[in-house]
Amino acid sequence: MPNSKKITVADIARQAGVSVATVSNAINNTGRMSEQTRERVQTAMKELGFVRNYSAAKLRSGRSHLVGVLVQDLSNPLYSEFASALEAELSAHGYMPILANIGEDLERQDQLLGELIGHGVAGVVVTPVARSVATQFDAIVQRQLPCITMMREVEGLAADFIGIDDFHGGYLVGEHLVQLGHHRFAMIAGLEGTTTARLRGAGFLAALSEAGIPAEQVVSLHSEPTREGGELTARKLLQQDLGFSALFCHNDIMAIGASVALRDIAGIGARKIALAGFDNLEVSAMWQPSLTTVETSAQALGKDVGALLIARLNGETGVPVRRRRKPKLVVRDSTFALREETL
Amino acid sequence: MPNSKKITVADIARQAGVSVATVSNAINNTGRMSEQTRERVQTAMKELGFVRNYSAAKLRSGRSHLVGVLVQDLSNPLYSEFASALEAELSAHGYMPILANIGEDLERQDQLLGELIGHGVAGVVVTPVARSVATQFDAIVQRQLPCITMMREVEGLAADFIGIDDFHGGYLVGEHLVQLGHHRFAMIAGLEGTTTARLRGAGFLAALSEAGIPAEQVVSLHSEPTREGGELTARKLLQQDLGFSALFCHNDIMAIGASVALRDIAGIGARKIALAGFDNLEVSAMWQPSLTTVETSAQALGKDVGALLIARLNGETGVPVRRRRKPKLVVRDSTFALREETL
DNA sequence: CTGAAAGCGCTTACAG
DNA sequence: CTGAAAGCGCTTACAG
Repeated sequence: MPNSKKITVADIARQAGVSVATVSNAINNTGRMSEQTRERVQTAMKELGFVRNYSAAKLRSGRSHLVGVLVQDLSNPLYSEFASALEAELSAHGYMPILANIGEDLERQDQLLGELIGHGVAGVVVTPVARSVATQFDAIVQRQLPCITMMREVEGLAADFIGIDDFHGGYLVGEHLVQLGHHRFAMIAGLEGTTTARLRGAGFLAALSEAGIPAEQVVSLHSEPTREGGELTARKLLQQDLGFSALFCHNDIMAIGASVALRDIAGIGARKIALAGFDNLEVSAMWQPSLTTVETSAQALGKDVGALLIARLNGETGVPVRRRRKPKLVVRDSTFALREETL
Repeated sequence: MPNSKKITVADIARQAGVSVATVSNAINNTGRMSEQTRERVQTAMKELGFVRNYSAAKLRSGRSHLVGVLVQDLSNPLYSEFASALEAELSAHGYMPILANIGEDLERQDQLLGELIGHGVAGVVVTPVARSVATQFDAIVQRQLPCITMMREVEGLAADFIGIDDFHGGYLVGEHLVQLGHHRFAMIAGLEGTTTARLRGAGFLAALSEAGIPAEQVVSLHSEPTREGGELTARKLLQQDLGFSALFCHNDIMAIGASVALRDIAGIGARKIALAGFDNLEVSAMWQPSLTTVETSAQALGKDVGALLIARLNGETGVPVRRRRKPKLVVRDSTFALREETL
């Protein structure tokens, strides 16, 4: 049983019969050192139950093994799957994430970024809140901390960005629904002021426009990107009897919410309105009816972001990355050809 | 625009015309200080863009604003909802979580606990991995770090525990199914060696036993507590044509997996087998058929655990808490009375 | 409140 | 490799 007194590098040095410099080198794999010496140090650390003090190391060296991860809302499966994959990637390289939900609060984002700097994180991953501006990241940029923005792009910000080709994804949905014969559409868009909402909506409308359906003919409402938001907004749309036969939702949890509204209000006729989402959550494949959607792959995003961050932490410089993965349409039961009698 | 040089308390002291001791006191709200002085310091911090260095503070004071949170798997909604609620609670009191997935790896748990100590966390929240033993927490206990175990209990560990009355939950499900007239049962239990799996199973069997159905007559298989595990194990059970009319799954994601297997194999007869889960995830209410389950309330657990941890961090000592929230049964469409023709 | 100084536990030159 | 020492940026006594 290790002694409960605090064990320092000096104790290890004494026990192993080496200098503290050597102990430090052994811990950090720096400098050359005989295998034998390294082992003596390792043994001493085990025997005494040494736990390295990252705070002290950080203070002196400036290097940190912590990374800040700010997501919009961890209870959205998209973000928890993302965070999970990212954590695995970081963990494999000796980093741990400090994680927090930003919500949709600009001030909280400022405050959290400050806290992360205070904790001395080596880098930052963030899903920027709607209406973020580049200056909010000044403190990060000045300190030259690796910073990866995810999903939502911040204009003018000199940071890496990894996301989805939202426009293309929206376009695929529009194209698909048009091909199925639909010509009256509704859209539940995401939060105003986010690039994701703007681009998905624009892509969707572009596809319709190519088919001769002008944007003005598409009923469109913004909504919180939550299940409740989707359900509530779908109810509003349905109550107005607007005669649309196809509904595009900004993401899957909103679509799932909308689907509940469709069931309730349209009853057995729920299948009369074609429904598509965005993200392809795990649950979307199993939903009844299984949901047509666009593959975002939070897992793949997490791996991508993790790999890029690790590269940056290893000193890989270069111009900021701006990468939008091309998404694929996943066609399932929730979309179907228009039959005239459904109108 | 703040200067990019690093700003220290000494700089603030100079700017505000006070001593560094006063700056420190202002930051930490310690000692008495005129409101005027406090404001002068605050102003100076704003002007110079001061960001406090938690590493230095931790090194000197031993106090930390980080908390370690180890969950089994963040991509399980139970844990992401828990983590989300816990984060909100911690954040409101100036703490941030370092978060990691343990998975089901005993060694990784050891390693992660060590890392957290190294990072100087003020306390720890952990969902212990199956087969955890108390000695694995020695390093935590010796350092007298507040430690809250969640969901799964570790025998002989002098740490707080907050979970569910798993036995009672399992019992409620058994009782409910018996009342519906079922007499042939199957169970997909959770991971072997966890208290949750053992207690939920025992409670379920106890209820059946009271109705005169001995445990030997209940087909029971263990499974990974994942959606895939649930689906796979349900397939195994269904292929054997064991004639059960009711299936109890260790948790909702397993039940959802099982539900998919029921749809596939039993086809339109999926409703012939009553299905119950445990946790009441958000998705369970919306599932088709909506899932009968036991209310775990990850959110409430997160709030509970957060509040207890904050209390401990504020120095509230006393014997370890051992709290099991009494869960409620949520009856929905997936369970129904046995009709003899379904056999 | 001030002011000067010690010290938390590391890492990092630096001379040998 | 060793050994002795400085210093990262705080907090904390301590004398005034």
